[in-house]
Amino acid sequence: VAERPTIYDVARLAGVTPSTVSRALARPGRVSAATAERIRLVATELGYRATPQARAQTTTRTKMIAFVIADITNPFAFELIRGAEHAAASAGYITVISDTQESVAGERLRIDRILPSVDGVVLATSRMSDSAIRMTAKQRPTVVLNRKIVDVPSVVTDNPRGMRRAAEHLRELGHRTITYLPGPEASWADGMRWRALLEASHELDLKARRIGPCRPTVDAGVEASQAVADSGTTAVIAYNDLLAIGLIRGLQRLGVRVPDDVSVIGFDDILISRLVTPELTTVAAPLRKMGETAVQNLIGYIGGATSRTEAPVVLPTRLVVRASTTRYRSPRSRVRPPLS
Amino acid sequence: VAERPTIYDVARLAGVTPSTVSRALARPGRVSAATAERIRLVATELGYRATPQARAQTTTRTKMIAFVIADITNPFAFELIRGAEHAAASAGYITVISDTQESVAGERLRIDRILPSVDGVVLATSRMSDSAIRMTAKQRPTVVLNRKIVDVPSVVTDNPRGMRRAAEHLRELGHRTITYLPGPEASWADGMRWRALLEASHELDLKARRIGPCRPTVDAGVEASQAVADSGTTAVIAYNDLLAIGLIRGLQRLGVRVPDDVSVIGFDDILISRLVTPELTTVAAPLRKMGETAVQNLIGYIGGATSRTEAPVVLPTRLVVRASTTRYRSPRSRVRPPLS
DNA sequence: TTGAAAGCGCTAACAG
DNA sequence: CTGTTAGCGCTTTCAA
Repeated sequence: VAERPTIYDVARLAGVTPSTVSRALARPGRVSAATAERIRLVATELGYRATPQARAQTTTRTKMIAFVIADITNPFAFELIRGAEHAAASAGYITVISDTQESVAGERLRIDRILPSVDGVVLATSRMSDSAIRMTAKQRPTVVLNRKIVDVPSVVTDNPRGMRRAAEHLRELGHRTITYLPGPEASWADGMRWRALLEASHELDLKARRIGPCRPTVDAGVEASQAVADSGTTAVIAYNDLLAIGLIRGLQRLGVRVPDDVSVIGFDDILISRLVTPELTTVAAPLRKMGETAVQNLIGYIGGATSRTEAPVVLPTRLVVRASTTRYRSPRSRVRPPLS
Repeated sequence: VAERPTIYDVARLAGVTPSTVSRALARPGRVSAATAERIRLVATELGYRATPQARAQTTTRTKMIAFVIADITNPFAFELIRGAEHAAASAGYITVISDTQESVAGERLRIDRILPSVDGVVLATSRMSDSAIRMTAKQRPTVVLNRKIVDVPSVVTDNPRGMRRAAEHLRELGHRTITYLPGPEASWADGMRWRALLEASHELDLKARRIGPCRPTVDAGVEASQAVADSGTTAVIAYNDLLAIGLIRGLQRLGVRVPDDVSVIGFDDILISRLVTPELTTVAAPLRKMGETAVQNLIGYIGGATSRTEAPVVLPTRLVVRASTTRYRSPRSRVRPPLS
């Protein structure tokens, strides 16, 4: 309702032209010290700050970056965001976050709307097609998180290694068959993980199977628990922690004990995983670092930097053994409540 | 790097002037059906979409709203965001989220940068001063969540009622002294809750005391647990669920059983509260609804609507009794591990 | 129904 | 060092 001061207001009060004001504020060196000082005074007096969006029209520099994520509800997003935010802040950028709610159309829409006012974009867990992403990448510097796309810089975690460690862990505990509880089919990481499990199983002489796909949520985990229980498996690796936690809850309700009857491993190591009972064994991703790295690289590209042909940055994972996995015991009869 | 099509491109290809294109896309009625159709065709063909930020220069209508939150890491934020997002979407708006990381300066900065490209702002859990918020409210329609400010529309929950219910619940269980574990001092809700507890205690003939303040995090809850254990209290109400959960963890580690030795109640009813052991008794806030209401009202104001003098919208809370509270038993000697 | 012109707030290129 | 000019992409008068 009230007007914010424009560069013209400042110019008038400082007795100079707008261009001088602009210079004084952006490149102080190119203006006489006295004038610059006077302008700065008037500016702070009026509370003037350049409108980044108007500025962007000519410079494409808003000092803002967009962080687009499919599901902000996933705690997985937290650390990512915090990392991004941190890296952005230390470079003088601010981050705007957009939640696409797992919708491709929504993602497109939001990106379109936001793009013009940011200098670059981090696409975390994008659900768009590779070509759509490349499209975006042509309009503004773009970094993709958790996914590999030709010609678009990306940051991923070492899924194969993580899955391998998880499988080894279960094998050491005596398990011989592993069930994978997959995430959404559109997820790049999901494909990677399943493939990695197949390979690891082969090399370690394990049997792998899958029950799914599932949405990457607690509820979906609960829903999947019946099928998992029925399958008589003794070890499951879930697409992510949320799913794993849901599964554990579901199993417990069915009278299946975790880890005594079934060992469960998740992916990500989100905060909650340390809070549930039993505490979750999980393949920890360096979430925060991922966010940071993505933004640092992005800002590099914005700063005119390097070629886009670079290989993806691969960040290491780490198996965190907690209480949801234990030694194999041959399946025993399990108490199950009557179906409701 | 590549250029997105401008209105000029569309105009040229459609054989009309930019102004006609603009009209055709915004107010189709004011353009001949044939021309409009042709323009629309070219536009979709080219994938043209008006740059909201450029448009905003003349209209102040970007169909975007900003959702500013102090700590996106708090699961409390989720449902709020989802609610907001939902209400925004159904009105054709998109939401950009900004995490201020509990910093006043950060909040100012972000708001300043983002304001010019949005039609309105929801300030959730703002840490800024009332006057600073009023300032913002003068520049763009603003709705405040979880806080009351004269002349600024707001949406709050019925803290007094919720606290009252919590106190009643504990009283019914036989507790006579209640310890409040406060949140950040800058939090408006915290003040409300403590005051409400004092009142309720008075009326219900309970003793109330407080140990704090604390950051509203799990870690802070863990840290507070020693003091709580030492105090010998049998019932505590925490500022929010995160704090409550941390407290429970901490107490458990100290050998204090929850709820057997100490009953704990939280605020908010975030997702995790159902996932921890014991499941948390909590004062549930209609988080989603809050987000929705805030945005609906905001959009109302954007649409030129009502006077700002309205009283805050107060949404009801609800006590959700789960497993972290139980009947009072006189304190017994508690096992404590030696100090490390 | 359509075009021409002016301007939103800001910056950059080009004189002085 | 500073002013002038032009223009970013879009919309909105004002005429035609």
